[in-house]
Amino acid sequence: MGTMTENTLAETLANQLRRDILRGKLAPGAPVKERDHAAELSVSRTPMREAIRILAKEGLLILRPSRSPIVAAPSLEEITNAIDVLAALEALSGELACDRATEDEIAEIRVQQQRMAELYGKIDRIELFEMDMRIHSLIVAASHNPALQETHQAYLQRLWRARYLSASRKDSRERVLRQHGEIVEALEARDATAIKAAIHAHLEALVSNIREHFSSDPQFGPVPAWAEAPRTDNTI
Amino acid sequence: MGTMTENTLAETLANQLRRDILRGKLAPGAPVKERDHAAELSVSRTPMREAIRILAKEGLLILRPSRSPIVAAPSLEEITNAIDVLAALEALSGELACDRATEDEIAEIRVQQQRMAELYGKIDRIELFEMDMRIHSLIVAASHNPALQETHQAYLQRLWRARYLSASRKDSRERVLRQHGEIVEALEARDATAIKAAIHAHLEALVSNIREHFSSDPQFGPVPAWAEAPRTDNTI
DNA sequence: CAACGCATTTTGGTATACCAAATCAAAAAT
DNA sequence: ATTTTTGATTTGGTATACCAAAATGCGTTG
Repeated sequence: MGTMTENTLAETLANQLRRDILRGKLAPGAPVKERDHAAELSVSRTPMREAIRILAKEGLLILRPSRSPIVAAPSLEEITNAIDVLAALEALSGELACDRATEDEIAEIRVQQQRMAELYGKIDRIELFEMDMRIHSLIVAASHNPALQETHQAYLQRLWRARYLSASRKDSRERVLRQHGEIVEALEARDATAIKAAIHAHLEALVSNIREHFSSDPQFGPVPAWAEAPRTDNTI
Repeated sequence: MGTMTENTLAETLANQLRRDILRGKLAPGAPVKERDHAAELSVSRTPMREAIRILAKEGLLILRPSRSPIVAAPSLEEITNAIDVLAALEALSGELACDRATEDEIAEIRVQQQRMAELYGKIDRIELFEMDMRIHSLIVAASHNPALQETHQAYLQRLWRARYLSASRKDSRERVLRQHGEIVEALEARDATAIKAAIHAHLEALVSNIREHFSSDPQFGPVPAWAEAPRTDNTI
């Protein structure tokens, strides 16, 4: 991970497809025909096929036998299920981080959290959203458990769209800030119980936020064009 | 072969490769050259390549740029890390199962656990081991969270080899039985706190068991030939 | 007009051929 | 004898061609 040296064409295609999906350029439910997409980008079917498989494993595409893969259109229930898992992963991360994180790592997390608090209101929601994700990822990284980090990253991807839409609610942003503060404080105190509680609270708020969205717009329309490409250090 | 018709050649190859890896026919660290393996099985490189990617995503193979993929040889630390995640996933499963499992599901789990207790000593360790896995999977299934189930299954795969070797310790088997009993009792009482504790205890015992193995044989030699092919309803 | 059936087409699955980067080894230069 | 260079070979990455199953649409038939 880390730098973005895209080695193989398939990875490049996967990243590009992922962006298109997450940004809503490819609407949920839309078919992704490997032939057409490959032709459109002037590549052969082979790497495109591989890219599709990658995204399928990530849960962004649904593969069905002898039929075009389609962009996943997770129901509220599926999103909630995924968040439940995400919460468990982050809670474990927090717990582990409490006794494995270095002082430097904790300091860096605090810095990021403070930067987010300062810039709140001065930057657009997309940047704010990315800072949010970055803080979560940093906490997971502080767990010093690569497997956990990898799985967490996968769930973050899968939930990117839902989280993004939630982040655009103005009223939710203040709450996010406060809850991040609680999490970081617990980490600084290396209080495993407190950090687990804080993380669960944070993500349960996310669930209820998304639930509201669903009641108004059950399908989650495409992301407006002004939303620029996300960048998480990683794949996206 | 299995209960379900294997749809694509790539899946078949992936399953076969997985068996060979888990049974130790392909030793940890061994290279898996897509050309040779494809030729050996009289298939083309394309599906073999795809199979390799599948197993890589599962963590059983390690892909390195411009070099043969090799069979993963997880260190004790990596195994421990994976078990930490597994424990979190199962703890969540237990918690969810406590208020979502149907009475039938709980009854079925109890049946399996009792069957395992009865047959203990009468069947070989491989069958016993499979029953162990089945019970764990049933609990996860009772969480009614497909994403959780999928991720859990992936970790179970990744840890199959380590768990298998641990299961062959005679002294550990009685403990497993008792701990399973505790887990099922907690589930029957729908006591989330108790089931989480029981699951964590169970898996921490697994860690210490594996740790002992490692101190005597750091590389985990191949599985003896008499070990027949595992069968989990699923992929293996 | 509806239902069935056959042919066309679309789509994914598989095989094969070609290419470029990396490796290894042998030979040449110092 | 050691190092360097270079060419042969191995290996993964990509493109393309072919195949079979499934969907689709149209025409026939009741």
